[in-house]
Amino acid sequence: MGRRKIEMKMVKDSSSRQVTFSKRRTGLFKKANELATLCAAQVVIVVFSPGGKPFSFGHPTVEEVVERFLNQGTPTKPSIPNLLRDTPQDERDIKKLNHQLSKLLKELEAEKQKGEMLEKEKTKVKGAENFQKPISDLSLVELLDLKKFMEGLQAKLWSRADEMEVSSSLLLLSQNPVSNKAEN
Amino acid sequence: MGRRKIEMKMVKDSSSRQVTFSKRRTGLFKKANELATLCAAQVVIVVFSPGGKPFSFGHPTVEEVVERFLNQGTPTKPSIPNLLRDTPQDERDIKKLNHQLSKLLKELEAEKQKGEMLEKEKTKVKGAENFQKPISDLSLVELLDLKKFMEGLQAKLWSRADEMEVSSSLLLLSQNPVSNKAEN
DNA sequence: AACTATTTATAAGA
DNA sequence: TTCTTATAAATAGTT
Repeated sequence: MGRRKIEMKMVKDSSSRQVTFSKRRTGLFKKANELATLCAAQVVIVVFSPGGKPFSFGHPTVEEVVERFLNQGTPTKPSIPNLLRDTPQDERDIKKLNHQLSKLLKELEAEKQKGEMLEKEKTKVKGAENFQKPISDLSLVELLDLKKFMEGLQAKLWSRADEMEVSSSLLLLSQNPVSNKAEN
Repeated sequence: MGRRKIEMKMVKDSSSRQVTFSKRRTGLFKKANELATLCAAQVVIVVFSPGGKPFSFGHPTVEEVVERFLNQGTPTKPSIPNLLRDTPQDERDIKKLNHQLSKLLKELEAEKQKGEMLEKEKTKVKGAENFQKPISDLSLVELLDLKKFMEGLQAKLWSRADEMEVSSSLLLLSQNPVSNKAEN
C-alpha cells in the first residue's frame, strides 16, 4: 500500500522485515482500537515480532477481555497439564497457581451441581505397579514400559483438559504480566 | 475510508454498527494475516462483537501463539512429556513437544467419540490408586493429589536419568525424535 | 452482497 | 527511528 504493491511473502531482508513489522503492527493496533471504539467491541491482540519480542493490545484491557472469553466459551473444566506444567518456582508463581486453583474449583463445583456427564475412558491403564517401587530399582526395559504408560496417561490428562483448551490457556495468559501495552 | 470520514465514536444505529463490525473485523484479520505472512510473526486476536459473539484469529494457530506467550516468563521445569522423551534445554523444544502433544490429542479425540458416557463419581483415593481408573472419574482434589504424586515421580525420574548411560538416553530419544526447527 | 468515492495505510525513499 | 509522499488498500455510504 505504498509506492509499490508487494508480494505477500515473507520479506527476505531482515532489516526491512523489522521495519515492515513495526509499521504494520502500529497499523493493526490502530485498526483494533477503531473497531473497539466504533462498535463497542472488546479486542485482544498478542503479537510476536520476528525477533521474538511480544507486543499486546487490549480494549478495554487484555485481562478484561480474556476474562470474558473464559466465562463465555464452552463450560470450562480443570486443565491438568497446565497444573503439571506450571510448577511454581517462587512466591509469585505460588500465588498464581493458587488463584488458578480457586477458579478451577469453582468451575468444578458448578459442574458437579449440574450432574454433567463426562466421557468414559476406553483404554485400560497398564504398568501402574511400577509406581510402587523406587525408580532406581527399575531396569531400562521397565523404564521404557513406564515411559509408554506415562505417555498414555499424559494423553488421558490432555484429553480431559482439551475441552477447555483455549480457555484454560487464556486463563493462564490473563495471569501473566503483559510486557508491552499498546495504546492508540 | 469511504464516501465520508466518520467520527471515532460508537456508531449509534445498532444495525449500522453490526455492519461496520463485520467489515472491520474482516479487515483486521486480513491485516493480521498479512503481518504474520510478511514478517514471520505470530499473531493472536480475540474479538467480541457488539452482540457478544466471540471471533478469533491465530497464526500459526491460536493455541501455539498462546503457548509461546505463556512460556515467556516462566523458566520451565522439565515436564513429564519432556522428561520421557529427551532433555530439551530451551523453550523451542518445549513448544515443539507441546505442539506434538496437541496433535496426538486430536487423533485420540476422534477415536474416543465412540466412548460411552457415565456419571461423574465422587471418590476419594490417593496416590497410585488413581492410575487404575479413568481420569475422567477423578475429582479435582484427586487430580491435585495425582499432580503432587507425579511431580515427585518426575523428580525421581529426573535424577535417575542423569545417571543413565548415554546409550540408554539415546534409545529413548530415538523412539521419540524431537524436531528442532529454527524459529524467529 | 456489490459497487465506488474517499479516506487511510503504507512501501520506498530521505 | 521518524518524516514524506506516491500508491495500494480499506471502507462508508449507497444500490
